[in-house]
Amino acid sequence: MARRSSDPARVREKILKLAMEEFGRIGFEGARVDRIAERCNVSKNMLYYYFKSKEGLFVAALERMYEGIRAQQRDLSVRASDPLLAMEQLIEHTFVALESNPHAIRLLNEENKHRGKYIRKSKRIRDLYSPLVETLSFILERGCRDGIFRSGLDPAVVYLTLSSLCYHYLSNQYTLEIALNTDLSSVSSRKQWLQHVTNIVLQYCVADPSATLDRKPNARSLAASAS
Amino acid sequence: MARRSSDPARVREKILKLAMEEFGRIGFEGARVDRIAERCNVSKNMLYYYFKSKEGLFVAALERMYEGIRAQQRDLSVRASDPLLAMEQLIEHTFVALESNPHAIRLLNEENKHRGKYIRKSKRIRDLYSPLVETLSFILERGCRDGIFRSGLDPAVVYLTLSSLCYHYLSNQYTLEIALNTDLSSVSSRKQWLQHVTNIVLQYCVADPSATLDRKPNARSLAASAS
Amino acid sequence: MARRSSDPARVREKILKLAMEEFGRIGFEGARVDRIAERCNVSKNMLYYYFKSKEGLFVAALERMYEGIRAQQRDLSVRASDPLLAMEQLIEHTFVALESNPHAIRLLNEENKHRGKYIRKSKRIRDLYSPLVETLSFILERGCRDGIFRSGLDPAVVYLTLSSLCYHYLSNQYTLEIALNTDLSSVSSRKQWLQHVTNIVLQYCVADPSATLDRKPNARSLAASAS
Amino acid sequence: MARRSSDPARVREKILKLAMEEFGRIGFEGARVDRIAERCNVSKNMLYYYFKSKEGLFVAALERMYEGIRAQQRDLSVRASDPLLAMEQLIEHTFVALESNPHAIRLLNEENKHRGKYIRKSKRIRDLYSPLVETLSFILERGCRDGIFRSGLDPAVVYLTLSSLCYHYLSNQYTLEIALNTDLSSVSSRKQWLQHVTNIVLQYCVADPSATLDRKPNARSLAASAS
DNA sequence: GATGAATGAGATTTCATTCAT
DNA sequence: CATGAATGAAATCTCATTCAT
Repeated sequence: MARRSSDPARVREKILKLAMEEFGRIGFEGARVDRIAERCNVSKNMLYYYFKSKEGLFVAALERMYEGIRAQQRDLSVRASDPLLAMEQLIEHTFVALESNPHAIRLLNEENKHRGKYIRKSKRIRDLYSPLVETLSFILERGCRDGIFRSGLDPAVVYLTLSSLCYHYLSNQYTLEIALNTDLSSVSSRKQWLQHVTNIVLQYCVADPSATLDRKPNARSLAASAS
Repeated sequence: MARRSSDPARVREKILKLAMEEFGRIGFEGARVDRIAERCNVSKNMLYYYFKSKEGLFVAALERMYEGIRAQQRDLSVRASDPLLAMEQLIEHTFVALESNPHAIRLLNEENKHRGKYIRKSKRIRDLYSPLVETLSFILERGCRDGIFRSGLDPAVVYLTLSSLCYHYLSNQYTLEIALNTDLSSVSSRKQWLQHVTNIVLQYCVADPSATLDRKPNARSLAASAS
Repeated sequence: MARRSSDPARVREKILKLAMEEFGRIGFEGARVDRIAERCNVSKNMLYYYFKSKEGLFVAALERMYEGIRAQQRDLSVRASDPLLAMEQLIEHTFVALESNPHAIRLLNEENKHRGKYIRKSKRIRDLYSPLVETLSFILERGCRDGIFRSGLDPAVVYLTLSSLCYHYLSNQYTLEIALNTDLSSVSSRKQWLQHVTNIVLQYCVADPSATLDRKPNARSLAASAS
Repeated sequence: MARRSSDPARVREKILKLAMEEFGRIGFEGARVDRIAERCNVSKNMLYYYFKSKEGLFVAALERMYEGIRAQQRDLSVRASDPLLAMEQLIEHTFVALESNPHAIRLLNEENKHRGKYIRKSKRIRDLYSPLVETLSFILERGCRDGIFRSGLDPAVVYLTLSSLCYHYLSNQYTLEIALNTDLSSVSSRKQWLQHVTNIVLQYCVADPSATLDRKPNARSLAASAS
């Protein structure tokens, strides 16, 4: 006589998916518990039963989002033998992960808007970050040992650099498009930007900068590609 | 008597200032018209008298914020004779402007969350952008003519690069601090980051990269400086 | 416990009853959702829970009023064998229905003020009208076949005539009383007016007008009767 | 240095005109002082200066409307020698006056909604009614003396009859159109209805009803004329 | 686990009216 | 006469949350 077979785990997952969508689209304050419930075809009480409160649901959605992003990066064979290739792959994966999870960016912005209030409560999220930095450290060390990367590179600085370049382009797309009067959403624009980011980061990392500069043709003009 | 103290223009300005603060702090949806009114010592309906609606107030606050940022950059003598110096100043001004206007970042994020919905309506805002790109083009051209910068640099790409690096560090401070387990708010961290950004951008622009690489000691470790 | 006393259907009905009263008394614009809620001993948001909006409540109240009026006319055995009697009964029922449902008149005026905006949306209301015209057609046809009524009578014209005479007396009571310096609310005035309406309509319908004219003594003077 | 030549009387008149329009269109409660002021290109304070309050403005608009209607009926040569003709003209003028002043009907309904609250305060309005009844009495008396009308006719009853038939058709146009599934706004429908009203009233008044019945062809079908 | 009904606090917005000049 | 600015009360509507079953 159960409403449907719907096992709890599946329901939880569906709720989280739509909560991510809602919180990402319109932020914590703008999100409506009713709307999430309605879209899940679940009664509002269920949300409260599973997640205690709107805040609880938000934190759960945040965690779920992090897990998704990390899962996407985990099966990344960045520990490949070639540090240059590994770095290229790391950058590409970062860009693609953000690009394909638009809610992630909004949720992260939301968290920063709240000055990290929720993220700080969740050990789970903190734990999800460490493998990322570890991976980057590993790559840098190996690259250094191989004489390809400079010595003394700070993984934090490298991560900040690549992360800024990947994230900002996507997160501030709309205001940037107006500022630069260009289209940042086209496939070719994004491809060129990713190439540019890769060049910039590798140029920064390599011992002898001139080595990478010519590896690939540089992204000269986004505008040109858009036409 | 008594009531008379304040002229309308001043009241308008006070409302805008606090609206920027409120919208920036908690977003459009989270912002409360009541709160803004109360903090201005103005009755709620005055906000509606001046700005028609919450949305109208938001757009006005956005415009005001842009004006503020641009005003800060306008009295910037970037058209100095030395392109390298001009570029350094442009980067520094961008970073400092964002750093000293924390509402600006949140308002811009807010706009991007709404997919540029409001900004697109305001010709005023669009107009405020153009001088920025013009200035950058001017610097790049002069640098190219002087043989210091590469030829063929796209101002859009250069702007995207420096903007990403300045903005993201500040906008995502809280999640980055947790990811990297470091403090990004200290004066020295920020100084080092600004130096790093400058290096990265100049390295990208100069004809012969090796020229700039040694200009100043590189930011080796944020963590180290924080300790 | 305690709270539990009332089932939803009963609450809905109570709200509708008081909404009819409020909308009828003071019109759509003048009606206050708060007042309706308060009189129902129901919290304001329940009205929105049940009826979505003030407009939704208005339409529901309109429908409820129509149902009431029609229900009152349905158990009317106007299909009696005698067309004259049937017509008299129809007129009397129309007058009495309007007289005993003062909200009905105001609600109908309200609808006409809004140029039929709401009524047009409600199929339910449209459907409630047809039996009325059908009944009238039936009476006229039978009367015609019996040689009592003229042939070629348009039910619409007959309905318009009797409806005007019944409705206007009640709907414009206050301005008419001042115009004519008389009292239209007394039982005897109303009785005489109903008699007058009956005479007028039957006189119009019968084949040979002289037949009805003497059936009952005519209403000579409202003023006289009021004294 | 005066804003414009605009003499006070003209301004007052303009305000009243638009106030009638607004109060008529949407009722006392729905009318907005701001809207009236705006449409007059007059500051709100002027309304208060001239009319003291919204209520004062409403009463003034009512009075103005009555004056307009009466003015239209005054230059009516109903005192013509032929009572039948006079009565026909009176009916026609009543119908046309209501038809060409749609605000009048709504304002009258508004007054009745308020149970004559405002009208009772205005001696001016009361005075405007008497000539109408006097005129009707005069016509009836002369018609009686001439042997054309019955004796003992109560002017109040006759007025109620013709007024109901003229007013209701116009005032309840929208609900009637839906009830009867017909169009009451066409010129031909209205012409036929006026003819019908005239027939009904004259038939009621004449000593020997058969005398009028054949005067003019009767309105058989509104629907037929609409097609 | 699950639901429809209910709630209380509060959000945005409106409006007649008045004040100071 | 005339105005822009201001006000306070109140109107419609929303929302996170809980209760009773």
